[in-house]
Amino acid sequence: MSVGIRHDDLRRRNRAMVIAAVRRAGQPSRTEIAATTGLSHSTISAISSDLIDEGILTESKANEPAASLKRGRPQIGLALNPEAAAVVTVVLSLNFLSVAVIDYAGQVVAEEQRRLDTLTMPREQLIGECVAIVRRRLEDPDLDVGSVARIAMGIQGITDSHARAMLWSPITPLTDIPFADILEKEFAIPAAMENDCNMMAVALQWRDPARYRDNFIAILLSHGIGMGLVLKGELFMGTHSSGGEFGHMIHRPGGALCRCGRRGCVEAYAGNYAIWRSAMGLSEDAEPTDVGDPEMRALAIKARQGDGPEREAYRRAGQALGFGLGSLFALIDPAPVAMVGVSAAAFDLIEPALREAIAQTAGGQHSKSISFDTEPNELPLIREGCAMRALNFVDQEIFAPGMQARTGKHVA
Amino acid sequence: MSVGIRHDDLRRRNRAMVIAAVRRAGQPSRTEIAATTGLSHSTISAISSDLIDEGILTESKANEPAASLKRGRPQIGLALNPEAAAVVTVVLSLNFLSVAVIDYAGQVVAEEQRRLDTLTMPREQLIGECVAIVRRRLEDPDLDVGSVARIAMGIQGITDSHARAMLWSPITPLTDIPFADILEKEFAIPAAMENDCNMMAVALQWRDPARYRDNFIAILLSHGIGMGLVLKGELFMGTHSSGGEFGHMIHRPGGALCRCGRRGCVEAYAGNYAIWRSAMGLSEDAEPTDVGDPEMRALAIKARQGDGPEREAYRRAGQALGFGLGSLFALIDPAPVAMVGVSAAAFDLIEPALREAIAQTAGGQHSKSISFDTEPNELPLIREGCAMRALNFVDQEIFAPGMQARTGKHVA
DNA sequence: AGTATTTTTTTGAGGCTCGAAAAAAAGGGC
DNA sequence: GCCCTTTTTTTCGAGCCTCAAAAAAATACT
Repeated sequence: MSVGIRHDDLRRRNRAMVIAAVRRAGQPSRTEIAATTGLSHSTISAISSDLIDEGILTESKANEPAASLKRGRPQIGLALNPEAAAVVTVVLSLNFLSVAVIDYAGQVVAEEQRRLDTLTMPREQLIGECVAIVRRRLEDPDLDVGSVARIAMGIQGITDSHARAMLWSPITPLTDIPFADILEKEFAIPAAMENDCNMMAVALQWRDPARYRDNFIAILLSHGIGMGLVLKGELFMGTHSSGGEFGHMIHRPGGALCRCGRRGCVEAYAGNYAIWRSAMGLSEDAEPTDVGDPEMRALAIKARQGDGPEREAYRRAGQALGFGLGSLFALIDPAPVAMVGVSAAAFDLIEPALREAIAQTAGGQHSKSISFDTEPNELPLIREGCAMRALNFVDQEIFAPGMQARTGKHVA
Repeated sequence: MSVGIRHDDLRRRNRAMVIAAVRRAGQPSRTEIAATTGLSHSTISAISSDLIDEGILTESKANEPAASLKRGRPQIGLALNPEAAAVVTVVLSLNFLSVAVIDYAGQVVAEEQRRLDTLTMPREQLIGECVAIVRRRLEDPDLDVGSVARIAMGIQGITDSHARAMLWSPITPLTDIPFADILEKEFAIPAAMENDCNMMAVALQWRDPARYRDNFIAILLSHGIGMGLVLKGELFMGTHSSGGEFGHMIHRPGGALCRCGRRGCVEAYAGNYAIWRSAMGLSEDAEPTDVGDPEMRALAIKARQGDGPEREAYRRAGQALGFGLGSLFALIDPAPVAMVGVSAAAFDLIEPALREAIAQTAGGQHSKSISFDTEPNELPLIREGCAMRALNFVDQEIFAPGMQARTGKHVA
């Protein structure tokens, strides 16, 4: 039910807004913050004074030296205090686990990576590895453990809409692992379980806000096909699960066998295994197999060398993606698309058929104006997204909490 | 850019919230409002006192007599003052134009309907008819014209996302008619141009909030296939146009000819003309034709009588709708669906194939839990939706405006 | 050095919401 | 019939928050 706005919520929200403005802008002056938030100078002054007293922000005299040529009292840049808090990101992907500790200003202060056989690992061991790698980072004597305010874990696969559990993942036969609860209980630090493609979208929004602002799509072209969707500037998630199962939209009813067991999904034509299967001349009913990134890169090279089954496989992948995107664009209006993952490096092979297919769909009216970016490496994006997610949580929930007995307001 | 919350916004929003609570609950007491909004009694008392002074609300002593058995001071019901404002709804559909005047409490106080040949009518005449029918209602001596605060026009077809213009419609070859601007200029009353399926969704939310609250889908099965989508309790609209062109998702790449000129759209299998074409044994390439509601009803009767091309046509329609819904449910999670329009009356013929198709898609995991409602008559729904839309506009934009010099606060 | 310019802080006023207490309006019990 | 209890509504004072304007601060220009 919609609920009224309490008086104290106001300060809370405006605090969060100031923090967000500083995080976005880097080192804005109070005046800049006032301009972007629309609040008055006095309000900004009061709030930032509080935040500095609480150690959340710091004044950094060193504003851009170029600006010092201006007349008048020089602006004082406000920056996030790196020591105000820290967050931990955990990214679990196929046979690979990586952790990073990130300070409040967003700098990586420590990391650790580890190979493991996720496909065969039993439940307890997989959970154990994740907990252990976090524990090792937290036990680092250089780290002030008390300052770790959030753990964000990203995983390939479907998570629940409350960001608590992994429901299903291609990297393990295991299902329904409540990683967020497990980590929270283990370390007494608030945790979240995020979907990989959603984190990619968050990272893109952070990396290039000019291009990826209000509406855009991040598509992971890897073993499976995943999607992160941002609408009106917000991550779009399903009501129960992490959302957009773009890879499992139906491309051809009753068509090729998909890893999910159904037939005709987009992924059954555009996933790594599908491209491989098609290039090798195997049946569309052939059981999906794991194909490594080096093999896929070799396949792309072969496809570029001349017309043949390899090039045809990429063409079919492009067609499936194009019709899928076309249907998506029929529902939401066209938006910028980022292609991420190993097959994004072969996007030159995919794009022609993809554009042709889009042009045949409702979204195709603007097919020429739709632009694609490619990024072959998904892992850094996922980690960055987790970091931003976690930091935003700290910004909003820890440093601008619902009810807080704020102390020492007028320190004078 | 996200903007701070101003202090005066607070009262504005809480006013809007009180009005909304009264509109939803009928005749709530101040205590009930305080409970549902979470605001304090004193705030509610102050706001409702203002609203009564301004003639927006009225006290209606006559609370449910059943409640008078309770001890204590009896609650005073608050109701919307029907005379506080009025709105006009205009619904333009195939060969049919209807207008209604509705008071602030939501009661219809006047209406007029008119047949006209929308398909052949030239631009100026179509606009002229719409303006003229509104003018006749506004000239009604029984009506206090000054109180008309909003005109909401609903039309079958695509509108722009700002609710200003009709971009395209199946009921006329004309395109890009800025009806909202035209009506606004003509009558100096704020106007909006709404999409029919979106209004159906708004009406469903109002009629049965228990079932249609946060996430649901309204699908119009008529000449074309349209969709209204509500996510998180809000109408989902595209960034440029009115949104969900569900009917033009691709069902079979390169398949049957659609009215939109492309091939394989859901509509090319499930629209009236598609069912008719299929039942008559015509080619999938046959030019779409207009089929009247009586013919469609006759077709459904024939299909129920025995297996044959008619039944097969409905089966195919169900299959197309099922795969479309399945793809939609892959993107958003499954939600209740309302089928509206003449073919909703033949839903018994459509449902088996539809459910079978859904079960083959990603959304199919929950296919048994997905429930369908049917409503054969779309026009009342569209009008109701327009009325609610217009009234909500008055609630929020007129009676809780951004900046207002409120007068006579403490009348004592 | 003095003036101009721009940023930041301070101050006072006005509004809003909240909690507590008072007032109002019934029904119930004796 | 009168007083007490219960519940709703209003009133009142306090505490915050924001805003606008003025004051203070810091630097460039002349």
